[in-house]
Amino acid sequence: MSQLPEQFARTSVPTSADVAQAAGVSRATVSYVLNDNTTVRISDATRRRVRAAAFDLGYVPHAAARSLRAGHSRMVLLPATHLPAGLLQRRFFTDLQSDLRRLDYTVVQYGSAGLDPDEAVRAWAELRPVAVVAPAGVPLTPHGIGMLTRSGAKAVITLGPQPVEGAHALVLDQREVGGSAVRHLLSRGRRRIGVVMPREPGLALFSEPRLAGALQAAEACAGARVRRLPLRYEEASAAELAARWRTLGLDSVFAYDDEYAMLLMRALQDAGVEVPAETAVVGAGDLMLGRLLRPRLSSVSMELATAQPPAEMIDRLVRNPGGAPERHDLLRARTVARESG
Amino acid sequence: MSQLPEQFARTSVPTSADVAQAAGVSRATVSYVLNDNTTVRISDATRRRVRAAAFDLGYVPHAAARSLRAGHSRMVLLPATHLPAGLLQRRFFTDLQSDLRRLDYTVVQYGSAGLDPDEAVRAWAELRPVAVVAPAGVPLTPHGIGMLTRSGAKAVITLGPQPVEGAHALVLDQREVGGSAVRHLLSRGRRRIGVVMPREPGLALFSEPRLAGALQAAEACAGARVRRLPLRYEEASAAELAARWRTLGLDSVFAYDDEYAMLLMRALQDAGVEVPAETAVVGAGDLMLGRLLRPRLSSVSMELATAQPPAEMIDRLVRNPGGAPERHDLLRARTVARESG
DNA sequence: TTGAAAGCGTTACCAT
DNA sequence: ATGGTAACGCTTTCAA
Repeated sequence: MSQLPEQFARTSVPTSADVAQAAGVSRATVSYVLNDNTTVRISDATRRRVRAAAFDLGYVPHAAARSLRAGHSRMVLLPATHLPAGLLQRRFFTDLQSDLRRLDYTVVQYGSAGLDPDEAVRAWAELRPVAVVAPAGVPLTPHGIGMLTRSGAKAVITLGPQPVEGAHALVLDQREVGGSAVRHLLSRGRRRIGVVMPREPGLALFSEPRLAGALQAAEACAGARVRRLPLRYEEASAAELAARWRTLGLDSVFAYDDEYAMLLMRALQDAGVEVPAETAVVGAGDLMLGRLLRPRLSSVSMELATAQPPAEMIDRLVRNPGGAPERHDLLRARTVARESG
Repeated sequence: MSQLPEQFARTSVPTSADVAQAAGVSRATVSYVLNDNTTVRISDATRRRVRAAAFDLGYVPHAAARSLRAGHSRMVLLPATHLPAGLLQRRFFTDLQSDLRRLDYTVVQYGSAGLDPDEAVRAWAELRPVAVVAPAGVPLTPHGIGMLTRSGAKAVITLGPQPVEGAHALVLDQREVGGSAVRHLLSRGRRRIGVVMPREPGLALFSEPRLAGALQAAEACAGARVRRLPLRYEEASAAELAARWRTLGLDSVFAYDDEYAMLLMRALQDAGVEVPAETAVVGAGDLMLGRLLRPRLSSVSMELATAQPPAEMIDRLVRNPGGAPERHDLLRARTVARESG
């Protein structure tokens, strides 16, 4: 049964018809056997013949043909950003991916770098995904959500600092990060607080909400002042800021994240500004690296708290579409006090 | 022309047949117009009618149906690893993605976390990609390559420390990294060289070749000795290693990468071992962070040198399949001397 | 227990 | 210049 009836079969990709011919049965029987269809009885001998033929030919079903026939796919699309994903987001995606696989979805990341918003959404829609999970930084508009929905997506979900009208939202509210840092600094008696704002494009998506949270937290305390400090991720930029530090009259700084904090803290120390005596420094992300500095870096630790695992939420929304947009806050922030402030 | 002829059309995903009906033409004409087919003449009035109908209905072509009909896709599949991708690899993928898009390929990342090698390859083959670019860490065997080829992949390319039999290879030869670091240390008169080996699973793929390169470089120098130093990415593990440092009799260490180098250097300093006087430390990756340490971290700087852009290579292999496996070395390593060694 | 046939959305060929 | 029709690979209903 492992002979090739036609030489031609070797040159082209084997189809279920080839398997049927090799096994001496009909295409329907092949489908029944390979999909373990239980509504129909097939003899064990036939089953074995079909499986052997499929194996011999190296037959692999054609996903596009299958989902075309089925009228729907089980593809969950994750449009990828050009933004450097943080550790937190990478872990989130890794977990989401394996959880969704367990629920029998196919997870596909689709890079949209260099497409304008309309082209991008159109490209996603062509793939007819059953659900779309769009991280911050992808250009998803209410119009785009409509296009995805009309092309069959049962659930469109945003993941990021703020929801988008018409889609479900897994909200990572960055305001909590700035808020936690500032409340921590206030509790330590600091009042004139700088907030580092990365000049790198794209990060504004995160830094602006962090600043907003910082401002909001400062309002709770009379006499507290918050000031923006634009900074490029370069030694020269940090040195320049440190050189005029004393003219700013600040007693503390929330440095956007641990990497900017390291950069700034080093520049401050080099400029003779004592940390934390003269200026307290707080980062965010709680990287291992911050613990290796002297003084050890205080940092806002973030984690994702999910009542229901995101994969299950997606599955639920897919099975039961059309409900009102859901919104879930995932980000929990907590400042870990170390030596720098 | 924006009226809906049937209410039914609103509830389901519009097809080219719906567009044809709305525009009062045949499906063929719709296809001609929307694909700008030049071999056939269509009146401008008809063209406008068709386009307007497509727009009104929100028609988006169905990629699966299209590639089923065409008999081939233009999908380039990038199986994703569970491994944390380095900066270098992320940049590589970002560039590859936009370059391939310019050549009109669709790039899809497919997460295979939690699948065994056979399942994974089968899942990839079901998608009928025209090319597969497999980074290190995905379980691609010669058998898997055969399965992909038989299911229509015109090019299978590995990206990583070593080639796989039967596939084209973009080789990132990590031996050069260890070699460059050790040659640097030797030139500074160091002879008893430790090499940090991360205990984290998965990193062995990179650390073992780096060690091999280090050993090879040391052979060129009589009296040079190289010793493995297993280390977990944790402060406790580094402290333990630092505590027994002097019993090891080493005068220098290549610390796998900048992060492990920072961890170890801090632990050494805390244990009273002077850097670089007593022990020289070299990292790899040339991260900004290393420049912020005191002493500033010496590091192996890596870059990808490509004679032909990888996207063009893939395009060439796809258009002209069946050639002998190609192999290209991409990684160039060069040690940047700073203060730590 | 098995086979024939229809149909998913597209495009290419051959008529009109 | 435009329209009918067949075919891509697969699943499923119905009939034998």
